[in-house]
Amino acid sequence: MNIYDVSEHAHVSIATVSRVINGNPNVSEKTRKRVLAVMDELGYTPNVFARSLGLNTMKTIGIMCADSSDPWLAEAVYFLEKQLRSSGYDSILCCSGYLPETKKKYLELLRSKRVDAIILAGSHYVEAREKDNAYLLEAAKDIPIMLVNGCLEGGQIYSTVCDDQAAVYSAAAKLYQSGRSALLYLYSGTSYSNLRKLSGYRQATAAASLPVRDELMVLCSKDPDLAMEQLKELSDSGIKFDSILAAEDILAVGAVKYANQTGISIPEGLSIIGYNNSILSRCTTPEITSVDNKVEALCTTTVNTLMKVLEGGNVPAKTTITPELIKRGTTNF
Amino acid sequence: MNIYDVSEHAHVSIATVSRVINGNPNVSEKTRKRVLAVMDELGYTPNVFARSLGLNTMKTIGIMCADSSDPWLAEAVYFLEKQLRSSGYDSILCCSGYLPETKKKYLELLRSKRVDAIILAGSHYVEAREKDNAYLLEAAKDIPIMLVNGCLEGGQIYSTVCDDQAAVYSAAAKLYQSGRSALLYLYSGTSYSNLRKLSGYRQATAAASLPVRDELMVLCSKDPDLAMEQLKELSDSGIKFDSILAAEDILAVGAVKYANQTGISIPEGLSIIGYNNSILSRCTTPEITSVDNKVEALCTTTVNTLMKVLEGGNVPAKTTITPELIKRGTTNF
DNA sequence: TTGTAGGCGTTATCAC
DNA sequence: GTGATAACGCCTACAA
Repeated sequence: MNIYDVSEHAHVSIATVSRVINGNPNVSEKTRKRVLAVMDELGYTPNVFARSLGLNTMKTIGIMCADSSDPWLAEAVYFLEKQLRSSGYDSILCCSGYLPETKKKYLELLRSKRVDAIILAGSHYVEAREKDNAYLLEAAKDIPIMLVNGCLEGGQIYSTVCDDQAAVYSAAAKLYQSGRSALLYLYSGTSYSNLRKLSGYRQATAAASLPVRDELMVLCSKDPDLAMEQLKELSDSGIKFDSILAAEDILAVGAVKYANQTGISIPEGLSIIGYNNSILSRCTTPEITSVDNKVEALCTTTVNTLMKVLEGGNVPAKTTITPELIKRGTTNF
Repeated sequence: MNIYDVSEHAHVSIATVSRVINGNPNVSEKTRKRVLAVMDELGYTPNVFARSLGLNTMKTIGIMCADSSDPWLAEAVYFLEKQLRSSGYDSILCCSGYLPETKKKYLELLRSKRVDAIILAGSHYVEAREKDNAYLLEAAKDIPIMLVNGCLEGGQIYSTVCDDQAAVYSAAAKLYQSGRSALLYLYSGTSYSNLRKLSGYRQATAAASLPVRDELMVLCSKDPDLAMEQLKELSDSGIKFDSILAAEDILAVGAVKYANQTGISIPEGLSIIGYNNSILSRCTTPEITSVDNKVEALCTTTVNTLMKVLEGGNVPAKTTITPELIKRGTTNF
């Protein structure tokens, strides 16, 4: 069942069938109808492989993320796929894990599939050391590379980021303004995004004329129970804190559990702010005040930018989205 | 940069280059090395489009799910993609939503991309009315259709399911054995899987010589707060219950919130069991006893079965995985 | 408005 | 072991 079968049955040439398929206006209404009828009758579908070969594109975008089961990344993948599909593109998903070697390997793999562009979702793709990002710059020579919540400069690289630093700064400032003075900062990694957040915490602390103390910046487990235990140990070791700002909701969940288990009242005895405004922030009692970093807006913007790039339009290399603090029961402002 | 360039530089025919690419043994070691060297030097990568055209396959599987941001489905997509990739297949993701028309539309769309098979993740693809599944049977005439946690009989349809009915039965039975007599069942939909679960609840209740009461089977919102409000209303309206079995963890979270807000002790005043053993079950205080329905095993099995099918092997049309009850703080057994 | 023919880059079937 | 050559199914000048 191919274009020749259709052309025979409709008594036209394959060129005419092709024109009908592609909506070329140079076909008489009568012919078009006949061809369409035959295609319908025969249940004909154009062969995408042949089409791809001729056009040298499959209208497919590669979506890479470290782990699509991570709640934030799962949402990102969802919105990206949705937006891409509504723009007429398919999505090839590729979970690369967190290791630099596998990231690189999978990027090459996607490239070898001749996708039209690659979207890197999440802040795990920009490494601190410049040379570790060289492979991205190299790939961007051939196809557009889109970063979702990561930032890198280079040829065809386009970044859409949420201003994490400003968000953390503002959240920390709010806690200080509400009378807190010992703000514990919990984080879980050292990606670009994490470093920016940490920097926001430092700046807000300094701006509040408070000392930036190393023991108040804690690398914390992403398991709520382990996080809780860690906080107990911290407290037992004599470190005092009256508020917690977490780089991810899951860490804030650990903080709520810590307070609940040790009988500390929230928010009076301990104020807590999470990050991502995920479903996790609404599963605890009380619910967690959290920074919404606008996954949907990030993803929609990324795809829209990409579409402009693919159309040959001129677009900015970096777009910044403003996050928003969602107030719930773990803060008293 | 194509096979002709390589053949020229290596002073061989394109046939030989092709043989080298495909690991055909009928090439002398000397020639193979020379060709490989040239390919490396030229940075040659075979064109997948041309290859697909010739072989009539792209080694790509379509993964459909209703909503890849749903935690359970997100995990499923993750494990499926991982396992497929390790088997040498790409994954085209397609989020179909929950509406029958769009599910059908997207399945057709995937088919038109000539994927080698389609995996339907989640229990939302098998409708109660037989005629609503006709399109799946139709599609299964052309390519293998794999159901993850759904069950349907027909040509090339292969189902891998977790025995939800038995799991719910066993969980309910445990609650009754521990002395509970008014078990409220919360569910959130009427998919195949949901109906099976409900049936498990009914059976366990009957087996415990208790009346199966309609007012104790409640269709519940997936928002934890709305669920909590619903439970309050239920209680206010005079309905008594001493335990809750939820068809999804998120509903159980609502139950925990309800107890916490109304001062009911857990598990003494109210025992709660969730379903899915998701991260949500570990975010509340106390943590939620939950049924683990083995997403990873489900997905790995599905892909392994698919690989056998694609190799032409003989495989069972249905595989059942046994779930497991993970005991935590919301039950006292 | 329609048809013809060449090209896209492989794989596979023959010969040699 | 190697090479020529015909598919694979479509798109697109160019011709008519």
